[in-house]
Amino acid sequence: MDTKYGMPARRTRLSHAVTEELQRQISTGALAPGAKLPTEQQMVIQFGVSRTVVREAVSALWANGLVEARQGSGVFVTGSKPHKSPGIFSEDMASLASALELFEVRMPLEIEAAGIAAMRRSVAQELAIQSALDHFKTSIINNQPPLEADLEFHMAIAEATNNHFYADALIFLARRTIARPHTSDKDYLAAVSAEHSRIASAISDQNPELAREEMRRHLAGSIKRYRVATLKNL
Amino acid sequence: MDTKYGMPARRTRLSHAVTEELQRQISTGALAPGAKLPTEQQMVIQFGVSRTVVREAVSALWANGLVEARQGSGVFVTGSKPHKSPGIFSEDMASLASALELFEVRMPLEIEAAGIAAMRRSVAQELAIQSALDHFKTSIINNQPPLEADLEFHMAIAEATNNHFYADALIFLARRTIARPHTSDKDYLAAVSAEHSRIASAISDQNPELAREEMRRHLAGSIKRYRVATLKNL
DNA sequence: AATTGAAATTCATCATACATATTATAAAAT
DNA sequence: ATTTTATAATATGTATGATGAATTTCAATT
Repeated sequence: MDTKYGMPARRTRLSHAVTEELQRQISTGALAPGAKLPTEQQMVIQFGVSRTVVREAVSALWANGLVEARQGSGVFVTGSKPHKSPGIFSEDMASLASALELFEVRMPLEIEAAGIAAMRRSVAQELAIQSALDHFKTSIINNQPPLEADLEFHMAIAEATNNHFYADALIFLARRTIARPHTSDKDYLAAVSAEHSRIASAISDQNPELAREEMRRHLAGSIKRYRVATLKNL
Repeated sequence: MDTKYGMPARRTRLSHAVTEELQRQISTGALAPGAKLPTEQQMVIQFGVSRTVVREAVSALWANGLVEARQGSGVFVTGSKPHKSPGIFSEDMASLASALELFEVRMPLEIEAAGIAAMRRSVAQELAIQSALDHFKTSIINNQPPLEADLEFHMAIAEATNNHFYADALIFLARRTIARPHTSDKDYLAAVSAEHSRIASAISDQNPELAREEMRRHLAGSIKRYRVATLKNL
């Protein structure tokens, strides 16, 4: 008989228990972003398990982008910026079709996020969005790939919803994106920058409807630009 | 000097490389859902690394819900159903506020998914939705918690979009949900079931606007019911 | 043909050792 | 005294062997 795939997995793994406990501490803020986890040895004692179990638990946290290990130094809780924690899912999406599918999912999410951000954003969050805007422009001037700045802008909006699930979902989706075809076309980048500015203005003005509309236009434009840029590279 | 949090992580970890290779094979379908991964020993030979590395890589895959290990049997690629693969993120959301935030994110996502499903669903997917509907009703009759059947329904719609990112995002968000307050209130469950039916009908009729509207109403109702049920339990 | 039960397989965990990167400390040089 | 350099201590990364627990395989028995 061939191997069947069914029946649930058995009892709890120790590593799962450790993973969940650490995840709990991170989500409750007991382990804030930037904080250093206990050393493996300390966790071995603290949880009463072997180092193998601790390391597998940390590996699970890493896969979800929650921590980042630095040899010789320690394991640290990552901030909200996903830039430096690729986790898994970095090499998906070989095809244009997948990229467009991703945009399709991002669209309703980010449109709604823009609307909510326009209603709830604090002054500090407004400034964070503005800062991301500036970074984007600086990247263009310095001829640097503006991908990080672009992500920073969208993340800043997600965080301005004051609902961390928006940012979480966006990070999750962003992880699945591989490097988009980079263009240094000034017109292209200027158009993106202008769209960003309009979104930011609508959020600053606390105009949810306009923020939604501008975000919708921006993402629709991104899709179109992405198609063109990708097809050019063939 | 105190411990600083900066500077990117160094060279590649072996476990990361193995994780990415396995992830690639899964995403390309070389390892299809239900398929059994090579045994640890085989992977040790295949990748030329230690068991430690292999196990940490598998742990990372598990954390993202991609695989499920069964002691004595093997490690299997999970299907699209997240039911039996909790991964990490199972004990979040202690508060009502978090639950409502989660609904807020699910709403735009699922409304759009319903609309797209109404446009793209295949006959098989239409039947899968209908099947989930039946499971929900059966659960009610048998006095079983209909949580799984509820998730099955929403997942069936996400899959009917023919855009796997919808299902992925939904699974990701569902992972963060802890057991909602279970009610065996027949009226409550009948109301949910009726709403499900109307959504399913709109999708069957290929009426995107109606599907969106019914999904919006359903989720809004769920939020209201969730509030009431939670407050009752205090 | 069905059941039982031992053996082989496979993941789960533990313990130990060594490698490598970082940080802390002390020595040395200026 | 301050800076530099070398050394030691610390922490993660990897490898290996051993044992436990759950599952599967398969032959023996009924």
